[in-house]
Amino acid sequence: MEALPKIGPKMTKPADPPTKRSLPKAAKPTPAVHKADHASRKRMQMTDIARLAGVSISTVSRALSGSDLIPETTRQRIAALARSLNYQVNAGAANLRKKDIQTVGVVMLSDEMQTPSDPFILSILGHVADALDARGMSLLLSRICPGRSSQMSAMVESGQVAGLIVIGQLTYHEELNALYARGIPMVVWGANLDDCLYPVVGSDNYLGGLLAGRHLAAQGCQRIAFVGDATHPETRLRFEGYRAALAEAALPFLPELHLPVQFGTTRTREAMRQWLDEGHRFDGIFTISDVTAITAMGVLSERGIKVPQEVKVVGYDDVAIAAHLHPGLSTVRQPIPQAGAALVDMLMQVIQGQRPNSTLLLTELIVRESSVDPA
Amino acid sequence: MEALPKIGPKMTKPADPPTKRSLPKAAKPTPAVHKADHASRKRMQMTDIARLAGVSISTVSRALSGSDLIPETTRQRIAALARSLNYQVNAGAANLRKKDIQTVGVVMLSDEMQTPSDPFILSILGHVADALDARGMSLLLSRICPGRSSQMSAMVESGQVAGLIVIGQLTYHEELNALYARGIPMVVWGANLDDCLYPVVGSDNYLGGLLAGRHLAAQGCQRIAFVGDATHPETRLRFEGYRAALAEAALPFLPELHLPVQFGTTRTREAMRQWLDEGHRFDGIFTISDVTAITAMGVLSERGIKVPQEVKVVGYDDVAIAAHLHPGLSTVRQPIPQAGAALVDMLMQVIQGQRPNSTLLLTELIVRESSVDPA
DNA sequence: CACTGTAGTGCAAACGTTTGCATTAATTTC
DNA sequence: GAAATTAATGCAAACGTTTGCACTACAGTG
Repeated sequence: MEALPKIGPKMTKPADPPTKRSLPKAAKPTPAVHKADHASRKRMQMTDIARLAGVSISTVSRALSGSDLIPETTRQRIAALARSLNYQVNAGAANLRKKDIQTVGVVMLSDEMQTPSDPFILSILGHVADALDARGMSLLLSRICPGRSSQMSAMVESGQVAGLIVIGQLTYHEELNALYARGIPMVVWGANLDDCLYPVVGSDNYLGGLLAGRHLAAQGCQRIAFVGDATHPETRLRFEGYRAALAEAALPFLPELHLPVQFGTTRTREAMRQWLDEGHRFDGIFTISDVTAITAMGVLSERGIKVPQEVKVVGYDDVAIAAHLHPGLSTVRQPIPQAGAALVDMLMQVIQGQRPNSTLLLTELIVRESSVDPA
Repeated sequence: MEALPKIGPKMTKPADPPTKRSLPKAAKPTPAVHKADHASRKRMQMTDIARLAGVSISTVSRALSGSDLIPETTRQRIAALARSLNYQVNAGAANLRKKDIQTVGVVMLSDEMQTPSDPFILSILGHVADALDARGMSLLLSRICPGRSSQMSAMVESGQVAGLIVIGQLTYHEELNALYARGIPMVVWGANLDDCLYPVVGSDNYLGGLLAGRHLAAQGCQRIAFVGDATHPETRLRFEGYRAALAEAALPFLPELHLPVQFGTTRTREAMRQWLDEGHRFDGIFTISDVTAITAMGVLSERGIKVPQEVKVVGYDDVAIAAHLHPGLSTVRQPIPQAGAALVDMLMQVIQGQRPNSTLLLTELIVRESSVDPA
């Protein structure tokens, strides 16, 4: 434990480090330039730049926004000055005047109080962020709990965001329809229901279920279980695809092989264990998500049931780790980067008053070891 | 494939659904109230409410902000009116006038171009979102690539956010120090370096590494490998803890058992395979993260190496799935919910001009099956 | 009854930009 | 060399709020 190098493990610092004081909440500190006062420091504004550049504020505004009314040389000069002073035009004031809001709201709907932790959901978020970034737009993130759906419209109505990207349709369909009808520009990740007013992007859930089911049947599975709650629009379609595949293969649907466990790993695990205790016979599992599949495989392994030799498993999503497990998880891929891009593209259209068609993303089965007999 | 129920898998809609038209980008549509036009609809504003309520705009403003200058009855009346018209005060205009910004920026730093996909990082984000939510604040999310760190200060200087929560210190230490010195209010998730000006919250990485190493040694491991790049501040401390543990147990540090693989599952996997091909002998592995551990366990399993019988594994983070694998992954827990809360709390302090001490979160070893011999 | 409070209310000046229009200076054109 | 054009610039009015201050009316006080 000796030999601690430059970096030390103890963090709580002696009350007052070399850097100057900062009284609990005292009066304005003297404007010492480099002394990091983080409270109300008077911010630079356009007037200051104008004065320093010896021009009017209009000229500064135009120069910084790249208007060609301003000759290149002055434009450069002003830009340089602004940069050297770390000046940034006040975003609020700017879009109070010109009316285009460069921010969109991303809303993560959730069933339960707990924050969503499914890596799939979170990686959609990441790609939405990138797609927005590429357009120079910002992302206002908001988690919304059941019942508080008015928070969604509030974001738009208060002029904070130009529109909404909603992730996780779940049981909110009616509310979303109502919001869209009220003129809230939005796009939803989910399934395209029949009476959907709002545009949707999602994978072809029915096809996904179908592909998974067909594949398991083709591998010789006779008793294929379905693990996961099938009441939400997306998962319901997956379930229906699965049943269609059973029908195609002339396999009966066995209700006792449908394990309608909610999202959430802990419950999945308990439910799986209990279900196994009940002694059902099965030789294939199609799960609602990769996380569920991983949990399921964990329980199987716990019980000494071999994947894929005794039971073949197919998940849904193709999250990053799916490929790196052993056995590698076969799964239905939802193309996440495209999802992000499509959501953003379509929202822009909606904001411009168009009415884009819903998008069905390429949905393909990725076959890995978890679902095929070893050679 | 027949028997499609209410919900149909085909999504692309006939060009013009029952809902009224919406020309590509035509002139202002007539203000048909319920017809969902998502382009420039004239937004309700305070003047309107004032007129409808027969009072002045000042009164409306005060009523809606709950000033006690306005008697309860009128306040109620105005609030009801506003609600029934879906009116929300324009956030931009409001905080142009009063100066408190109710938004904080969350910056996810990344080494590579690709979006961060580590579930641990993303779940910190989730909990930060919750903590902000609890204070009624909004979260502006931004991914920042190497070299574009001026985007960070821009968020503050343009008045979009009151401060920054930076996730992923990585190699940005100097830049972060510079920003903080320049007066940008911020808090960082990471390790507390010696010359850290900015406040940090993070786990006790040194202790974490120490606990993991001690544990493996106590399980009888003689040759304990360290998998993961140890050049970033956090991981470096973990590495040092691990080495300290080796020293304590009088085990030699074997450089060939240090596998400095970068974050990113694909590379981890390849590196692990190649490393195994080199035929090193080892009986324990401590990895830099759970994702790395999972990948490593996948490769071990691929090669028929049994965990924990032949090799014991300890990860870092305690992500949600860690508990649900089989064998369950032993790991050093970083308490994510507390992390979110601490980051937010401390940022508020910084914004108010205080200088909070860095926070070291409770860091504990969670022992599961991957690191102990079965009974 | 005049006088001071006080409870409601409204006027108008911020807040920091953008931008239509007017102005000036410099250049071209006949 | 004057008129007409063009290139730069600046003035001032928005944008939708909040809030200090002034105002009214009405109650309480001596």
